[in-house]
Amino acid sequence: MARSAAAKALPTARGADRKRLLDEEIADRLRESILKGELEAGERLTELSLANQWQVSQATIRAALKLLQGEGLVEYRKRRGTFVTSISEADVLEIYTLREMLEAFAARRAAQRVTAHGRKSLERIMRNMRAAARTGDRRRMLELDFEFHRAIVNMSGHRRLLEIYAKLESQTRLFLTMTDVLHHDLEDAIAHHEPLGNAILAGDHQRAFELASHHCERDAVELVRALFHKT
Amino acid sequence: MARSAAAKALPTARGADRKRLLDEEIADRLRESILKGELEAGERLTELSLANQWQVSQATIRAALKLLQGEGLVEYRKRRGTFVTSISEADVLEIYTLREMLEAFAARRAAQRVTAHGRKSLERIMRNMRAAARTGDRRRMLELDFEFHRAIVNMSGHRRLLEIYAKLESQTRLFLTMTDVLHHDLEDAIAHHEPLGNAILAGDHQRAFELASHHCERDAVELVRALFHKT
DNA sequence: TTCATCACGATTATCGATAATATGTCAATC
DNA sequence: GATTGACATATTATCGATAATCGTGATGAA
Repeated sequence: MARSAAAKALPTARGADRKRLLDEEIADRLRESILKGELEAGERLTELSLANQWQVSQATIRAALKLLQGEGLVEYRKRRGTFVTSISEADVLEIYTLREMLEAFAARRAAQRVTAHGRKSLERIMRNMRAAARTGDRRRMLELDFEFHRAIVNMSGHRRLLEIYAKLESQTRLFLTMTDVLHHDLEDAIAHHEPLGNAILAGDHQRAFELASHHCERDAVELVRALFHKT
Repeated sequence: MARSAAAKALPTARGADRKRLLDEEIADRLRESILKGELEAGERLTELSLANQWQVSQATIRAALKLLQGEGLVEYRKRRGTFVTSISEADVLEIYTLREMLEAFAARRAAQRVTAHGRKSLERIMRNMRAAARTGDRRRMLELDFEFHRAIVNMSGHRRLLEIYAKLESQTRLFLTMTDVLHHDLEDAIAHHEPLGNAILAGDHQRAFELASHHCERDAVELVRALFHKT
């Protein structure tokens, strides 16, 4: 019991010893529940019952919900409460058109400012992708897919862009983690990521821009079909 | 008997009877103070003192600050408090590169889906701009400038885009409302907005895209020079 | 039956108080 | 003189309770 050793009898330190804020802790658990699908889309989240459930005050729950609201995982209607965001086909299109634009922009900038650190992370991710393809680990591939794109946005060195992108990523997870529609062919996934990564590492910003643009568009089409037009 | 008439003596309804939430009310006042410059950039906002100042509870202040945080007008450091956002040259560049991209995207989409309603608002704004130019009202021109671009983003019919753009707009106000750097030449302002508006109304999405892109870039250069390199 | 109205129950909005923590001060030490 | 550490202080984090409000179903009139 680490920090715990001395703090054994801290009045308010419940359960495990935390360093983080309580509302972040709660937000994490809620986020997990939502992304796992334990909380269904559209489900209502009642502040007081969550407060009882986790033995924290309503204010803390409120703060946690605000956090998730900022990530676009829940929606808030005043005096009505908070609901798990449900994503429509129009939403998917919105998210992907935005991602397409942002990622293309990010890829161009990234190609223009490759750092040693950026190069290393991108290379690592691509290496891991190939490994995941070999072992046929689709869930891992999906995670690496997210990492890959986030790394590119990171390399763009644009803080606000990264913020916006992070929000889009969590919303993407909202409908991607549960379904299994992407990456049926893992080799195919590699084939669609490596060229982009290489273009960036080579500093070819024009090509990076185009590849990123097309990459996203392709995913979007595939996704919408899989999610909504499964006949 | 409506609730307003009978509710004359509502215990907690302070001042006038409100329909809006208290934290929104407070957020409005705070926003105004910040944008007017009454609260300086970097200034610390103490929850309890604001609570006393406006006779509301700390929780309400907290909620209001969260709102402003979402707009990017204040920054939050945990256990440290909330501070009025201060904008650096790098921030201005970030904001404008983002705006350039988003507005170009929005302009293209707007041109592709002009509605009667959209057409009317855009035309009204352009008419008002000409009027402002005639009367030499620079403050009004600035406001119309904001309206113009917001209208375009609105016409794009992309909810998430509008959200992101709104946030960028408030941050733009953070450094634009106080200074007076833009629109020295009002005729010039007209000359730089009308072609874009007309391209959109004509449905020329290619041209709208290019004009929006250049428009923003031009503003950015002018602004950065005026704000940071004024020698 | 159909519609409007009115209590009631559930839930959010707001409050005031207490606990926890960061920051600055000042003395003691090297 | 610089550094460290304990303490006081200011401020956020969290709590539990109360007030306001919304949705709903019951009730009664047309």
